[in-house]
Amino acid sequence: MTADPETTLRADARRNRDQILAAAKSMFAVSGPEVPMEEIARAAGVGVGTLYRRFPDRDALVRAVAMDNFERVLIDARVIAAEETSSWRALERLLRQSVALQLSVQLAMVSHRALVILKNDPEVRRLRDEILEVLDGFVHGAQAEGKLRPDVGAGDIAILFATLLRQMRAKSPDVAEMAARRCVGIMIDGLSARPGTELPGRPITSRDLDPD
Amino acid sequence: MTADPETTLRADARRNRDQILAAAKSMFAVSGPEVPMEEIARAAGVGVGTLYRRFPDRDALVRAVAMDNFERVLIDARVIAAEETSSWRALERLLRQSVALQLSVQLAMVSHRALVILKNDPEVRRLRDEILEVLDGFVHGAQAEGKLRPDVGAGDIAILFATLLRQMRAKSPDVAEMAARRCVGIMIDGLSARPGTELPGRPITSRDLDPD
DNA sequence: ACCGAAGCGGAAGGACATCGTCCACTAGAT
DNA sequence: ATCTAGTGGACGATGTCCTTCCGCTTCGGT
Repeated sequence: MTADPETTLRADARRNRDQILAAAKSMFAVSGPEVPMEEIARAAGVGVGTLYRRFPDRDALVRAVAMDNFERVLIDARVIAAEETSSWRALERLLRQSVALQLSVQLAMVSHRALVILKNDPEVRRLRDEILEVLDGFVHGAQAEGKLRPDVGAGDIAILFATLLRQMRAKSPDVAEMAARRCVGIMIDGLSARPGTELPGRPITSRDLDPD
Repeated sequence: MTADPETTLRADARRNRDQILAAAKSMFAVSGPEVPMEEIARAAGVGVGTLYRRFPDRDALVRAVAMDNFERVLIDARVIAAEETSSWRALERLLRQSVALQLSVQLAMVSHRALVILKNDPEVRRLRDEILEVLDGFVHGAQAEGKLRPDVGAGDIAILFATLLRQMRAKSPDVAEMAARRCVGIMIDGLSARPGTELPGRPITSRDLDPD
C-alpha cells in the first residue's frame, strides 16, 4: 500500500501539490497538455524541481489533472441529478454550467498524446464510464419527457460538446465524419427560428470578429 | 510588377507548386499549421529544397494556402447565392457543404501563429471582408424570411462554426466568453425536441465513443 | 529553541526536432 | 544540343523542452 499523498505530505508540500494541480489544469485548458513543464511550475509559483518530485513526468501530471476533473464532473452531475426533477433541465444545466465538464472533455480531446495516456488508465476509464452512465440517464429521461430530440444519443451530445471545444477524434474516420455531419445538423436546427431559449448577451456581429 | 507564378513558371515547376499547395492544405487541416516542412514536402512528392524555393518560409506557405482557401470560399458562396432563391437555404448550404469554408476557418483559428500571419496580410483581409459581406447578406435575408432566429449575427455564425471546428479566439476574453455561452445556447436549442431537420446517419451512442 | 529530515528552486547538461541552406545533378525549353 | 531553371535531400545551426542534481530553506516534533 502506497502512502496517500493527501495525508503523508508535509503541510507546505501538500499546498504546493494543490497549486501545481490547479495551475496545470488551467494551463492545459488554455494551451493544451503539452505546455512546457516550466511554465506550469511558474504559474504554480514553484520551481520545476518541485513539480518533478511530485509528478515524476508529464504523463503523471496529465493523469492527475484528468482524474481531478473527472471527479468533479461526476460530483456536479450527481448534485444536478439530485436537485433537478426534469432530466432535460438536468442535461441542460450540466452542459451549461459544468466548467469541470468542459475542462475534462477538452483535456481528453485536445491532443492525441493526452488521449492515449487517459485511454490506458483503468481508473480514468472507470470514472469516465460512471459519468457516461449518468449522462445516459439524463438523455433517456429527457427523451421520455419529450424535451430532447429522440434521434440523439449520449455520444452525440458528448461529441457535440467536445467538438464545440476542440477537435474531433473518433473510433474510425467514418464515425468521425458522421459525427461532424450530425453536429452541424444539430447546430443548424439550433439556429433555425423556432421558439427557443433566449441567448445571453447581444448578437455578435461580424464587426466583433475584427482582429485588432 | 512581380512576375506571376501562374504564368512564369516552367511546366513541371508549376505542377510541383500546385502539389505543394494541395499537400500543405491537407496537412494543415489534419495537423495544424505547424507541421514540419519536410512532411509537407514528402506529401507533395518533392524535396524540401523545392518547397523552400517556392515559398521562402513557412509564413509564406501559410499565407498562400489561406488565400487559396478563401478564394474558394468566395467562389462557393457566390455560386450558392446565384443558385438559391432562399437566403436560409443558401446559408444552410454554405455551412453544410463548403469544405473550403471549413478549411479556411480552421486554418485561421487553429494557431495563434497563423492568426497573426493572416491578420496582418491586407490581401487576406480583403478577401475575408468580401466573404463576410456575402455571409451578412445571407443572414439578413434568412432573417427577413423568418427562417433564421433574429437574435444572431453573421459573427455568431462564424464563431459557432469556427468553434465547432477548433478553439475560440476573439477580440477580448469577454467577447470570447459571451460567444462560448451563445454557442452552447444555440446548440441546446438545436438539440431540444422541436420539428427540425432529420439528422444523417444513426444516433451516436456512448458505445461509439469507446476508444479501441 | 533546536535539529533532523523533508522539501525547495533553478542552473545546467543532454536529447531531440525542425529550420533553411547549399550544391551536385536532372530535365524542360528552344 | 545546349543552356538554364529546377530539383532533392544531407547537413550544420538553432532552439526548445525534459529531467537531474545539489546546496539551501522550511517544517514540525521534542
